[in-house]
Amino acid sequence: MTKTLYVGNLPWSATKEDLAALFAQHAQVKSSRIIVDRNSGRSKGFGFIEVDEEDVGKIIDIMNGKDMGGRELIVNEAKPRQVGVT
DNA sequence: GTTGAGCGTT
Repeated sequence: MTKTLYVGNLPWSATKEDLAALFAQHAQVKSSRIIVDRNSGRSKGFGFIEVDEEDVGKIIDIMNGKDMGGRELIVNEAKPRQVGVT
């Protein structure tokens, strides 16, 4: 099972590969996704990443507040994207 | 060629 993580405070130059590489060092990264402005194509400065459920708790503890390009990363569990329709 | 709070495109 995988869980989605919210990653914020990213540098403008950060890519999904950068997140995947950083997170893959301490967790099993299933996939990563940087949120880029769909109107301009520029990075919004944050993204999401999917890691193994057993690594979610520790990857947050490790990567949250970590320095990336001079900025402090923000790692947290992401909100569900499509839920609530019952 | 810029910018900086927050939760994602189908």
